[in-house]
Amino acid sequence: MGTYKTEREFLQHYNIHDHELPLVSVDVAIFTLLEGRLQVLLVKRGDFPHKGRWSLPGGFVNQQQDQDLSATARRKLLEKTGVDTSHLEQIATVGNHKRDPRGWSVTVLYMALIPYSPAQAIAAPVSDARWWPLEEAAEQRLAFDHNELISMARERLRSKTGYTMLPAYIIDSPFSLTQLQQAFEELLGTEVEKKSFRRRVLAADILEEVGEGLAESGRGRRAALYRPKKGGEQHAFVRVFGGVEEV
Amino acid sequence: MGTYKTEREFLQHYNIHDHELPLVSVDVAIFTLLEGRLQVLLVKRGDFPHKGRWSLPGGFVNQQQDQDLSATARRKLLEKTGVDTSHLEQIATVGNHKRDPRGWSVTVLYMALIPYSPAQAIAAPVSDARWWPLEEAAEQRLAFDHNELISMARERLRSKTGYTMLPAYIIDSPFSLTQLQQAFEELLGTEVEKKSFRRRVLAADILEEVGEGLAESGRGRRAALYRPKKGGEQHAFVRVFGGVEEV
DNA sequence: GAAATAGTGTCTCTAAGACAATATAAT
DNA sequence: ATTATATTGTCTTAGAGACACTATTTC
Repeated sequence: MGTYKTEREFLQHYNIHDHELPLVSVDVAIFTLLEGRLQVLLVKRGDFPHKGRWSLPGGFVNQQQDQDLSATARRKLLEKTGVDTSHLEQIATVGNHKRDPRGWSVTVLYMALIPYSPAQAIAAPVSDARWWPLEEAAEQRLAFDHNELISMARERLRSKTGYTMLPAYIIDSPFSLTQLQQAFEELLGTEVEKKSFRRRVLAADILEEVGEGLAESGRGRRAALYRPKKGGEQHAFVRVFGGVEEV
Repeated sequence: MGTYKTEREFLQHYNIHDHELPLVSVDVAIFTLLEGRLQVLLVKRGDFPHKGRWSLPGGFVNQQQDQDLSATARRKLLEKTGVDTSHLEQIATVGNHKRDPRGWSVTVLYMALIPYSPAQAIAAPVSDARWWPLEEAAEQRLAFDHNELISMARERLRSKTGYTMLPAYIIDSPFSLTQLQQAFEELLGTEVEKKSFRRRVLAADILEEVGEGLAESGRGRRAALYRPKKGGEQHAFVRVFGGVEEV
Protein backbone atom coordinates (compact mmCIF):
# COMPACT_ATOMS: atom_id res chain seq x y z
CA MET A 1 0.00 0.00 0.00
CA GLY A 2 1.79 3.14 -1.22
CA THR A 3 1.21 6.65 0.09
CA TYR A 4 -0.56 8.83 -2.38
CA LYS A 5 -1.30 12.54 -2.15
CA THR A 6 -4.69 12.61 -3.84
CA GLU A 7 -7.56 10.25 -4.33
CA ARG A 8 -7.06 10.51 -8.08
CA GLU A 9 -3.46 9.33 -7.78
CA PHE A 10 -4.52 6.52 -5.44
CA LEU A 11 -7.14 5.28 -7.84
CA GLN A 12 -4.71 5.32 -10.78
CA HIS A 13 -2.47 2.88 -8.99
CA TYR A 14 -5.24 0.78 -7.49
CA ASN A 15 -5.29 -2.76 -8.82
CA ILE A 16 -8.27 -4.80 -7.83
CA HIS A 17 -6.34 -8.02 -8.38
CA ASP A 18 -3.94 -7.17 -5.56
CA HIS A 19 -6.56 -8.49 -3.15
CA GLU A 20 -8.11 -11.86 -2.73
CA LEU A 21 -11.76 -11.31 -3.37
CA PRO A 22 -14.61 -13.66 -2.56
CA LEU A 23 -16.84 -14.87 -5.37
CA VAL A 24 -20.09 -12.91 -5.47
CA SER A 25 -23.29 -14.39 -6.80
CA VAL A 26 -26.98 -13.59 -6.68
CA ASP A 27 -29.53 -16.35 -6.23
CA VAL A 28 -33.27 -15.95 -6.59
CA ALA A 29 -35.94 -18.04 -4.92
CA ILE A 30 -38.84 -17.65 -7.34
CA PHE A 31 -42.14 -18.76 -5.84
CA THR A 32 -45.51 -19.31 -7.39
CA LEU A 33 -48.78 -21.01 -6.50
CA LEU A 34 -49.82 -23.92 -8.69
CA GLU A 35 -52.89 -26.00 -7.92
CA GLY A 36 -52.99 -24.38 -4.53
CA ARG A 37 -49.49 -25.45 -3.58
CA LEU A 38 -46.41 -23.34 -3.17
CA GLN A 39 -43.78 -24.05 -5.82
CA VAL A 40 -40.22 -22.95 -6.31
CA LEU A 41 -38.38 -22.71 -9.62
CA LEU A 42 -35.20 -24.78 -9.85
CA VAL A 43 -32.72 -25.15 -12.68
CA LYS A 44 -30.45 -28.07 -13.41
CA ARG A 45 -26.81 -27.06 -13.28
CA GLY A 46 -25.06 -27.58 -16.60
CA ASP A 47 -21.58 -26.77 -15.32
CA PHE A 48 -19.30 -27.61 -12.49
CA PRO A 49 -19.39 -27.37 -9.58
CA HIS A 50 -22.35 -29.54 -8.64
CA LYS A 51 -23.04 -30.28 -12.30
CA GLY A 52 -26.36 -32.05 -12.73
CA ARG A 53 -27.82 -30.97 -9.40
CA TRP A 54 -30.89 -28.80 -9.12
CA SER A 55 -30.31 -25.29 -7.84
CA LEU A 56 -31.86 -21.87 -7.52
CA PRO A 57 -31.55 -19.67 -10.60
CA GLY A 58 -28.59 -17.42 -10.03
CA GLY A 59 -25.18 -16.41 -11.17
CA PHE A 60 -22.42 -13.92 -10.97
CA VAL A 61 -22.84 -10.20 -11.16
CA ASN A 62 -22.21 -8.94 -14.66
CA GLN A 63 -20.37 -5.70 -14.07
CA GLN A 64 -21.19 -4.34 -17.51
CA GLN A 65 -24.85 -5.30 -17.60
CA ASP A 66 -25.93 -4.91 -13.99
CA GLN A 67 -26.22 -1.51 -12.35
CA ASP A 68 -26.80 -3.03 -8.96
CA LEU A 69 -27.58 -6.30 -7.20
CA SER A 70 -31.30 -6.12 -7.82
CA ALA A 71 -30.57 -5.80 -11.54
CA THR A 72 -28.70 -9.08 -11.40
CA ALA A 73 -31.65 -10.68 -9.62
CA ARG A 74 -34.11 -9.20 -12.12
CA ARG A 75 -31.99 -10.43 -15.03
CA LYS A 76 -32.03 -13.97 -13.65
CA LEU A 77 -35.76 -13.80 -13.08
CA LEU A 78 -36.29 -12.64 -16.64
CA GLU A 79 -34.01 -15.29 -18.14
CA LYS A 80 -35.84 -18.12 -16.44
CA THR A 81 -39.43 -16.96 -16.43
CA GLY A 82 -39.79 -14.20 -18.99
CA VAL A 83 -41.51 -12.17 -16.28
CA ASP A 84 -40.16 -8.85 -15.20
CA THR A 85 -42.57 -7.07 -12.94
CA SER A 86 -43.53 -8.72 -9.67
CA HIS A 87 -42.50 -8.69 -6.09
CA LEU A 88 -38.71 -8.86 -5.79
CA GLU A 89 -37.17 -8.61 -2.37
CA GLN A 90 -33.74 -9.10 -0.89
CA ILE A 91 -33.78 -11.79 1.79
CA ALA A 92 -30.28 -12.19 3.16
CA THR A 93 -26.64 -12.65 2.27
CA VAL A 94 -24.71 -15.80 3.04
CA GLY A 95 -20.94 -15.80 2.82
CA ASN A 96 -18.38 -18.26 4.10
CA HIS A 97 -15.38 -20.32 3.10
CA LYS A 98 -17.12 -23.63 2.63
CA ARG A 99 -20.27 -23.09 0.63
CA ASP A 100 -18.47 -23.21 -2.72
CA PRO A 101 -15.55 -25.53 -3.53
CA ARG A 102 -13.95 -22.77 -5.61
CA GLY A 103 -13.30 -20.70 -2.51
CA TRP A 104 -14.66 -18.04 -0.20
CA SER A 105 -18.02 -17.20 -1.64
CA VAL A 106 -20.83 -14.75 -0.98
CA THR A 107 -24.33 -15.03 -2.32
CA VAL A 108 -27.06 -12.43 -2.09
CA LEU A 109 -30.41 -14.14 -1.87
CA TYR A 110 -33.53 -12.59 -3.38
CA MET A 111 -37.11 -13.77 -3.36
CA ALA A 112 -39.51 -13.20 -6.25
CA LEU A 113 -43.25 -13.87 -6.27
CA ILE A 114 -45.07 -14.39 -9.54
CA PRO A 115 -48.54 -15.60 -10.46
CA TYR A 116 -48.41 -18.91 -12.24
CA SER A 117 -49.79 -18.26 -15.69
CA PRO A 118 -47.38 -15.76 -17.26
CA ALA A 119 -44.34 -17.70 -16.10
CA GLN A 120 -45.62 -20.97 -17.46
CA ALA A 121 -45.23 -20.23 -21.16
CA ILE A 122 -41.64 -19.08 -21.03
CA ALA A 123 -40.26 -21.34 -18.37
CA ALA A 124 -41.34 -24.47 -20.21
CA PRO A 125 -39.06 -24.12 -23.27
CA VAL A 126 -36.05 -23.83 -20.99
CA SER A 127 -35.90 -27.55 -20.55
CA ASP A 128 -33.54 -27.44 -17.61
CA ALA A 129 -35.89 -25.38 -15.45
CA ARG A 130 -39.07 -26.51 -13.73
CA TRP A 131 -41.39 -25.78 -10.86
CA TRP A 132 -41.07 -27.98 -7.79
CA PRO A 133 -43.55 -28.24 -4.96
CA LEU A 134 -41.69 -26.95 -1.96
CA GLU A 135 -41.64 -30.22 -0.02
CA GLU A 136 -40.21 -32.11 -2.98
CA ALA A 137 -37.54 -29.48 -3.47
CA ALA A 138 -36.63 -29.78 0.19
CA GLU A 139 -36.28 -33.54 0.00
CA GLN A 140 -33.55 -33.33 -2.60
CA ARG A 141 -29.93 -32.53 -2.11
CA LEU A 142 -29.65 -29.29 -4.03
CA ALA A 143 -26.44 -27.60 -5.22
CA PHE A 144 -24.36 -25.59 -2.72
CA ASP A 145 -26.37 -24.51 0.32
CA HIS A 146 -29.50 -23.93 -1.68
CA ASN A 147 -31.64 -26.07 0.60
CA GLU A 148 -30.89 -23.59 3.35
CA LEU A 149 -31.41 -20.61 1.09
CA ILE A 150 -34.86 -21.88 0.17
CA SER A 151 -35.67 -22.32 3.85
CA MET A 152 -34.66 -18.76 4.58
CA ALA A 153 -36.80 -17.38 1.78
CA ARG A 154 -39.71 -19.63 2.76
CA GLU A 155 -39.48 -18.42 6.33
CA ARG A 156 -39.53 -14.76 5.28
CA LEU A 157 -42.49 -15.46 3.04
CA ARG A 158 -44.38 -17.08 5.88
CA SER A 159 -43.57 -14.35 8.31
CA LYS A 160 -44.44 -11.44 6.01
CA THR A 161 -47.69 -13.15 5.09
CA GLY A 162 -48.62 -12.63 8.74
CA TYR A 163 -48.61 -8.85 8.55
CA THR A 164 -48.66 -7.77 4.88
CA MET A 165 -50.64 -8.40 1.69
CA LEU A 166 -47.80 -10.32 0.06
CA PRO A 167 -49.95 -13.27 -1.04
CA ALA A 168 -51.89 -10.88 -3.29
CA TYR A 169 -48.80 -10.77 -5.50
CA ILE A 170 -48.42 -14.50 -5.99
CA ILE A 171 -51.87 -14.93 -7.57
CA ASP A 172 -53.37 -13.45 -10.71
CA SER A 173 -55.59 -10.38 -10.50
CA PRO A 174 -58.47 -10.07 -10.26
CA PHE A 175 -59.12 -12.60 -7.53
CA SER A 176 -61.96 -13.38 -5.18
CA LEU A 177 -61.48 -13.06 -1.44
CA THR A 178 -61.77 -16.82 -1.20
CA GLN A 179 -58.87 -17.28 -3.61
CA LEU A 180 -56.85 -14.71 -1.72
CA GLN A 181 -57.60 -16.44 1.55
CA GLN A 182 -56.44 -19.77 0.11
CA ALA A 183 -53.17 -18.14 -0.94
CA PHE A 184 -52.74 -16.75 2.58
CA GLU A 185 -53.39 -20.16 4.07
CA GLU A 186 -50.91 -21.92 1.84
CA LEU A 187 -48.18 -19.35 2.49
CA LEU A 188 -48.91 -19.21 6.21
CA GLY A 189 -49.14 -22.96 6.56
CA THR A 190 -52.25 -22.64 8.75
CA GLU A 191 -55.93 -21.98 8.22
CA VAL A 192 -57.38 -18.58 8.85
CA GLU A 193 -60.90 -17.76 9.91
CA LYS A 194 -63.05 -16.50 7.05
CA LYS A 195 -64.73 -13.59 8.79
CA SER A 196 -61.57 -12.33 10.43
CA PHE A 197 -59.78 -12.53 7.15
CA ARG A 198 -62.37 -10.52 5.26
CA ARG A 199 -62.74 -7.93 7.97
CA ARG A 200 -59.02 -7.39 8.10
CA VAL A 201 -58.40 -7.24 4.39
CA LEU A 202 -61.36 -5.01 3.62
CA ALA A 203 -60.79 -2.68 6.56
CA ALA A 204 -57.24 -2.09 5.36
CA ASP A 205 -58.67 -0.54 2.20
CA ILE A 206 -55.94 -1.86 -0.06
CA LEU A 207 -58.09 -3.75 -2.55
CA GLU A 208 -60.34 -2.35 -5.21
CA GLU A 209 -63.37 -4.16 -6.52
CA VAL A 210 -63.41 -4.88 -10.24
CA GLY A 211 -66.62 -6.75 -10.97
CA GLU A 212 -67.61 -10.27 -10.06
CA GLY A 213 -67.13 -13.80 -11.27
CA LEU A 214 -67.88 -17.43 -10.62
CA ALA A 215 -65.81 -19.93 -8.71
CA GLU A 216 -63.70 -22.37 -10.72
CA SER A 217 -66.17 -25.16 -10.12
CA GLY A 218 -68.82 -23.02 -11.82
CA ARG A 219 -71.16 -23.52 -8.89
CA GLY A 220 -72.37 -21.37 -6.06
CA ARG A 221 -72.81 -17.68 -5.63
CA ARG A 222 -70.79 -15.22 -7.70
CA ALA A 223 -67.86 -13.71 -5.86
CA ALA A 224 -66.76 -10.10 -5.94
CA LEU A 225 -63.38 -9.78 -7.63
CA TYR A 226 -60.58 -7.53 -6.46
CA ARG A 227 -57.14 -6.36 -7.36
CA PRO A 228 -54.58 -4.72 -5.09
CA LYS A 229 -54.57 -0.94 -5.07
CA LYS A 230 -51.37 0.78 -6.05
CA GLY A 231 -49.05 0.83 -3.05
CA GLY A 232 -51.04 -1.77 -1.15
CA GLU A 233 -47.95 -3.91 -1.03
CA GLN A 234 -46.54 -1.49 1.50
CA HIS A 235 -49.39 -1.94 3.92
CA ALA A 236 -48.51 -3.54 7.22
CA PHE A 237 -51.03 -4.68 9.79
CA VAL A 238 -50.48 -3.84 13.43
CA ARG A 239 -51.47 -7.30 14.53
CA VAL A 240 -50.02 -10.53 13.28
CA PHE A 241 -52.23 -13.20 11.80
CA GLY A 242 -52.30 -16.66 13.26
CA GLY A 243 -50.37 -16.43 16.48
CA VAL A 244 -46.90 -15.52 17.64
CA GLU A 245 -44.14 -14.85 15.16
CA GLU A 246 -40.56 -15.92 15.37
CA VAL A 247 -38.07 -13.18 14.76
CA MET B 1 -14.47 -22.37 -20.17
CA GLY B 2 -13.07 -25.85 -20.89
CA THR B 3 -15.00 -29.10 -20.66
CA TYR B 4 -13.94 -31.17 -17.73
CA LYS B 5 -15.00 -34.68 -16.87
CA THR B 6 -15.01 -34.42 -13.11
CA GLU B 7 -15.54 -31.75 -10.54
CA ARG B 8 -12.02 -32.41 -9.26
CA GLU B 9 -10.54 -31.73 -12.65
CA PHE B 10 -12.67 -28.62 -13.05
CA LEU B 11 -11.52 -27.23 -9.73
CA GLN B 12 -7.86 -27.87 -10.52
CA HIS B 13 -8.09 -25.63 -13.54
CA TYR B 14 -10.34 -23.02 -11.98
CA ASN B 15 -8.69 -19.65 -11.61
CA ILE B 16 -10.57 -17.11 -9.61
CA HIS B 17 -8.78 -14.26 -11.36
CA ASP B 18 -10.31 -15.19 -14.70
CA HIS B 19 -13.41 -13.30 -13.63
CA GLU B 20 -14.01 -9.72 -12.72
CA LEU B 21 -15.17 -9.80 -9.15
CA PRO B 22 -16.81 -7.00 -7.21
CA LEU B 23 -15.15 -5.74 -4.06
CA VAL B 24 -16.75 -7.22 -0.96
CA SER B 25 -16.79 -5.41 2.33
CA VAL B 26 -18.64 -5.67 5.61
CA ASP B 27 -19.78 -2.54 7.43
CA VAL B 28 -21.15 -2.43 10.94
CA ALA B 29 -23.52 0.15 12.36
CA ILE B 30 -22.71 -0.03 16.06
CA PHE B 31 -25.34 1.66 18.20
CA THR B 32 -25.39 2.54 21.84
CA LEU B 33 -27.38 4.75 24.18
CA LEU B 34 -25.50 7.60 25.83
CA GLU B 35 -27.25 10.14 28.03
CA GLY B 36 -30.53 8.85 26.73
CA ARG B 37 -29.67 9.48 23.10
CA LEU B 38 -28.96 7.00 20.36
CA GLN B 39 -25.35 7.11 19.19
CA VAL B 40 -23.50 5.48 16.34
CA LEU B 41 -19.80 4.71 16.25
CA LEU B 42 -17.89 6.28 13.36
CA VAL B 43 -14.24 6.04 12.42
CA LYS B 44 -12.19 8.54 10.47
CA ARG B 45 -10.83 7.02 7.29
CA GLY B 46 -7.05 7.02 7.22
CA ASP B 47 -6.74 5.83 3.62
CA PHE B 48 -8.13 6.59 0.25
CA PRO B 49 -10.77 6.58 -0.98
CA HIS B 50 -12.61 9.23 1.03
CA LYS B 51 -9.57 9.75 3.23
CA GLY B 52 -10.41 11.92 6.21
CA ARG B 53 -14.16 11.36 6.07
CA TRP B 54 -16.07 9.68 8.86
CA SER B 55 -17.43 6.26 8.08
CA LEU B 56 -18.88 3.12 9.60
CA PRO B 57 -16.33 0.64 10.91
CA GLY B 58 -15.84 -1.94 8.23
CA GLY B 59 -13.46 -3.51 5.82
CA PHE B 60 -12.78 -6.36 3.51
CA VAL B 61 -13.32 -9.99 4.29
CA ASN B 62 -10.12 -11.63 5.43
CA GLN B 63 -10.29 -15.03 3.82
CA GLN B 64 -7.80 -16.55 6.24
CA GLN B 65 -9.19 -15.06 9.43
CA ASP B 66 -12.92 -15.01 8.78
CA GLN B 67 -14.98 -18.17 8.60
CA ASP B 68 -18.03 -16.30 7.43
CA LEU B 69 -19.48 -12.82 7.03
CA SER B 70 -20.61 -12.52 10.62
CA ALA B 71 -17.02 -13.26 11.69
CA THR B 72 -15.84 -10.27 9.69
CA ALA B 73 -18.50 -8.13 11.34
CA ARG B 74 -17.58 -9.45 14.78
CA ARG B 75 -13.90 -8.79 14.13
CA LYS B 76 -14.63 -5.18 13.22
CA LEU B 77 -16.81 -4.77 16.28
CA LEU B 78 -14.05 -6.14 18.48
CA GLU B 79 -11.34 -3.98 16.91
CA LYS B 80 -13.26 -0.78 17.49
CA THR B 81 -15.02 -1.42 20.78
CA GLY B 82 -13.29 -4.31 22.50
CA VAL B 83 -16.72 -5.82 22.99
CA ASP B 84 -17.57 -9.21 21.60
CA THR B 85 -20.88 -10.44 22.85
CA SER B 86 -23.97 -8.40 22.07
CA HIS B 87 -26.69 -8.26 19.52
CA LEU B 88 -25.25 -8.59 16.01
CA GLU B 89 -27.65 -8.77 13.11
CA GLN B 90 -27.39 -8.63 9.35
CA ILE B 91 -29.40 -5.75 7.96
CA ALA B 92 -29.02 -5.73 4.19
CA THR B 93 -26.56 -5.87 1.33
CA VAL B 94 -25.93 -2.98 -1.00
CA GLY B 95 -24.08 -3.53 -4.25
CA ASN B 96 -23.74 -1.34 -7.31
CA HIS B 97 -21.24 0.18 -9.69
CA LYS B 98 -21.11 3.64 -8.24
CA ARG B 99 -20.81 3.37 -4.48
CA ASP B 100 -17.02 2.95 -4.57
CA PRO B 101 -14.69 4.74 -6.99
CA ARG B 102 -12.54 1.63 -7.19
CA GLY B 103 -15.28 -0.23 -9.03
CA TRP B 104 -18.30 -2.48 -8.62
CA SER B 105 -18.63 -2.95 -4.92
CA VAL B 106 -20.81 -4.91 -2.52
CA THR B 107 -21.12 -4.25 1.17
CA VAL B 108 -22.91 -6.40 3.69
CA LEU B 109 -24.33 -4.21 6.42
CA TYR B 110 -24.59 -5.44 10.00
CA MET B 111 -26.01 -3.77 13.05
CA ALA B 112 -24.60 -4.23 16.55
CA LEU B 113 -26.14 -3.05 19.80
CA ILE B 114 -23.96 -2.55 22.87
CA PRO B 115 -24.52 -0.95 26.26
CA TYR B 116 -22.43 2.15 26.62
CA SER B 117 -20.05 1.45 29.50
CA PRO B 118 -17.96 -1.49 28.30
CA ALA B 119 -17.39 0.06 24.91
CA GLN B 120 -16.30 3.36 26.38
CA ALA B 121 -12.93 2.25 27.73
CA ILE B 122 -11.65 0.65 24.56
CA ALA B 123 -13.13 2.91 21.98
CA ALA B 124 -11.50 6.01 23.47
CA PRO B 125 -7.84 5.05 22.90
CA VAL B 126 -8.56 4.52 19.22
CA SER B 127 -8.31 8.20 18.58
CA ASP B 128 -9.90 8.01 15.15
CA ALA B 129 -13.13 6.50 16.47
CA ARG B 130 -15.91 8.20 18.38
CA TRP B 131 -19.59 8.05 19.18
CA TRP B 132 -21.88 10.43 17.31
CA PRO B 133 -25.45 11.29 18.21
CA LEU B 134 -27.45 10.00 15.30
CA GLU B 135 -28.69 13.37 14.10
CA GLU B 136 -25.17 14.80 14.01
CA ALA B 137 -23.92 11.79 12.09
CA ALA B 138 -26.73 12.25 9.60
CA GLU B 139 -25.88 15.90 9.04
CA GLN B 140 -22.39 15.09 7.82
CA ARG B 141 -21.35 13.82 4.45
CA LEU B 142 -19.97 10.43 5.39
CA ALA B 143 -17.75 8.21 3.24
CA PHE B 144 -19.30 6.15 0.45
CA ASP B 145 -23.04 5.61 0.93
CA HIS B 146 -22.72 5.32 4.67
CA ASN B 147 -25.40 7.94 5.33
CA GLU B 148 -27.85 5.61 3.63
CA LEU B 149 -26.49 2.55 5.39
CA ILE B 150 -27.03 4.21 8.75
CA SER B 151 -30.59 5.08 7.76
CA MET B 152 -31.27 1.49 6.84
CA ALA B 153 -29.93 0.19 10.13
CA ARG B 154 -31.79 2.89 12.06
CA GLU B 155 -35.01 1.98 10.35
CA ARG B 156 -34.62 -1.70 11.18
CA LEU B 157 -33.83 -0.80 14.76
CA ARG B 158 -36.97 1.31 15.02
CA SER B 159 -39.15 -1.29 13.42
CA LYS B 160 -37.88 -4.24 15.48
CA THR B 161 -38.27 -2.19 18.64
CA GLY B 162 -41.97 -2.26 17.86
CA TYR B 163 -42.32 -6.01 18.26
CA THR B 164 -39.26 -7.37 20.06
CA MET B 165 -37.20 -6.75 23.20
CA LEU B 166 -34.25 -5.38 21.24
CA PRO B 167 -33.81 -2.27 23.42
CA ALA B 168 -32.98 -4.54 26.37
CA TYR B 169 -29.67 -5.27 24.63
CA ILE B 170 -28.57 -1.69 24.21
CA ILE B 171 -28.63 -0.89 27.94
CA ASP B 172 -26.72 -2.41 30.83
CA SER B 173 -28.27 -5.12 32.95
CA PRO B 174 -29.81 -5.01 35.42
CA PHE B 175 -32.18 -2.20 34.56
CA SER B 176 -35.43 -0.85 35.93
CA LEU B 177 -38.57 -0.93 33.85
CA THR B 178 -38.40 2.84 33.66
CA GLN B 179 -34.91 2.70 32.15
CA LEU B 180 -36.05 0.03 29.73
CA GLN B 181 -39.03 2.13 28.75
CA GLN B 182 -36.80 5.13 28.10
CA ALA B 183 -34.65 2.99 25.82
CA PHE B 184 -37.76 1.85 23.96
CA GLU B 185 -38.91 5.42 23.56
CA GLU B 186 -35.59 6.63 22.21
CA LEU B 187 -35.31 3.78 19.73
CA LEU B 188 -38.95 4.04 18.74
CA GLY B 189 -38.88 7.79 18.41
CA THR B 190 -42.21 8.10 20.22
CA GLU B 191 -43.45 7.92 23.78
CA VAL B 192 -45.14 4.81 25.07
CA GLU B 193 -47.75 4.57 27.75
CA LYS B 194 -46.33 3.39 31.07
CA LYS B 195 -48.99 0.88 32.05
CA SER B 196 -49.23 -0.66 28.59
CA PHE B 197 -45.49 -0.99 28.47
CA ARG B 198 -45.23 -2.76 31.79
CA ARG B 199 -48.15 -5.04 31.12
CA ARG B 200 -46.70 -6.08 27.81
CA VAL B 201 -43.16 -6.62 28.96
CA LEU B 202 -44.08 -8.48 32.12
CA ALA B 203 -46.75 -10.63 30.48
CA ALA B 204 -44.19 -11.78 27.92
CA ASP B 205 -42.23 -13.37 30.77
CA ILE B 206 -38.85 -12.64 29.26
CA LEU B 207 -37.34 -10.68 32.13
CA GLU B 208 -36.15 -11.98 35.46
CA GLU B 209 -36.09 -9.87 38.58
CA VAL B 210 -32.70 -9.47 40.24
CA GLY B 211 -33.23 -7.23 43.26
CA GLU B 212 -34.04 -3.57 43.43
CA GLY B 213 -32.30 -0.24 43.25
CA LEU B 214 -32.74 3.49 43.33
CA ALA B 215 -33.17 5.83 40.42
CA GLU B 216 -30.10 7.81 39.30
CA SER B 217 -31.42 10.93 41.01
CA GLY B 218 -31.36 9.02 44.32
CA ARG B 219 -34.92 10.01 45.03
CA GLY B 220 -38.25 8.27 44.99
CA ARG B 221 -39.34 4.70 45.45
CA ARG B 222 -36.91 1.89 44.78
CA ALA B 223 -37.42 0.17 41.45
CA ALA B 224 -37.32 -3.54 40.81
CA LEU B 225 -34.35 -4.43 38.62
CA TYR B 226 -34.46 -6.94 35.80
CA ARG B 227 -32.30 -8.62 33.25
CA PRO B 228 -33.40 -10.41 30.09
CA LYS B 229 -33.92 -14.14 30.39
CA LYS B 230 -31.87 -16.34 28.14
CA GLY B 231 -33.53 -16.49 24.74
CA GLY B 232 -35.73 -13.49 25.42
CA GLU B 233 -34.21 -11.79 22.43
CA GLN B 234 -36.16 -14.16 20.23
CA HIS B 235 -39.51 -13.12 21.64
CA ALA B 236 -41.83 -11.37 19.21
CA PHE B 237 -45.06 -9.70 20.20
CA VAL B 238 -48.17 -10.31 18.17
CA ARG B 239 -49.10 -6.66 18.20
CA VAL B 240 -46.91 -3.77 17.19
CA PHE B 241 -46.22 -0.96 19.61
CA GLY B 242 -47.07 2.59 18.74
CA GLY B 243 -49.12 2.37 15.60
CA VAL B 244 -48.77 1.14 12.06
CA GLU B 245 -45.46 -0.07 10.77
CA GLU B 246 -43.92 0.49 7.39
CA VAL B 247 -42.67 -2.63 5.68
C1' DG C 1 -85.21 -28.46 -3.24
C1' DA C 2 -80.21 -29.88 -2.57
C1' DA C 3 -75.50 -28.72 -2.88
C1' DA C 4 -71.99 -25.39 -3.32
C1' DT C 5 -70.04 -21.25 -2.71
C1' DA C 6 -70.08 -16.15 -1.02
C1' DG C 7 -70.92 -13.17 2.37
C1' DT C 8 -72.86 -11.30 7.21
C1' DG C 9 -74.14 -10.91 12.40
C1' DT C 10 -72.69 -11.06 16.66
C1' DC C 11 -70.66 -12.62 20.88
C1' DT C 12 -66.27 -13.43 23.14
C1' DC C 13 -61.50 -12.62 24.15
C1' DT C 14 -56.96 -10.40 24.22
C1' DA C 15 -54.16 -6.71 24.60
C1' DA C 16 -53.34 -1.79 23.95
C1' DG C 17 -54.63 3.32 25.29
C1' DA C 18 -55.83 6.59 28.76
C1' DC C 19 -55.38 8.21 33.06
C1' DA C 20 -56.30 8.24 37.94
C1' DA C 21 -54.88 6.26 42.19
C1' DT C 22 -51.72 4.25 45.47
C1' DA C 23 -46.90 2.98 47.39
C1' DT C 24 -42.33 3.96 48.89
C1' DA C 25 -38.45 6.47 48.98
C1' DA C 26 -35.39 11.11 50.01
C1' DT C 27 -35.56 15.76 51.73
C1' DA D 1 -45.44 17.29 54.66
C1' DT D 2 -43.54 17.66 49.99
C1' DT D 3 -41.55 15.96 46.03
C1' DA D 4 -40.02 12.30 43.15
C1' DT D 5 -40.23 8.05 41.45
C1' DA D 6 -42.40 3.22 41.02
C1' DT D 7 -46.30 0.47 40.70
C1' DT D 8 -51.25 -0.74 40.24
C1' DG D 9 -56.52 -0.36 39.12
C1' DT D 10 -59.78 -0.01 35.89
C1' DC D 11 -62.50 1.69 32.13
C1' DT D 12 -62.39 2.08 27.15
C1' DT D 13 -61.33 0.61 22.50
C1' DA D 14 -59.55 -2.03 18.42
C1' DG D 15 -59.41 -6.00 16.27
C1' DA D 16 -58.95 -11.15 16.06
C1' DG D 17 -61.43 -15.89 16.97
C1' DA D 18 -65.53 -18.67 16.80
C1' DC D 19 -69.41 -20.00 14.70
C1' DA D 20 -74.06 -19.71 13.27
C1' DC D 21 -76.60 -17.55 9.97
C1' DT D 22 -78.25 -15.60 5.31
C1' DA D 23 -77.66 -14.96 0.10
C1' DT D 24 -77.03 -16.41 -4.55
C1' DT D 25 -75.85 -19.53 -7.81
C1' DT D 26 -76.02 -24.39 -10.51
C1' DC D 27 -78.05 -28.75 -10.96
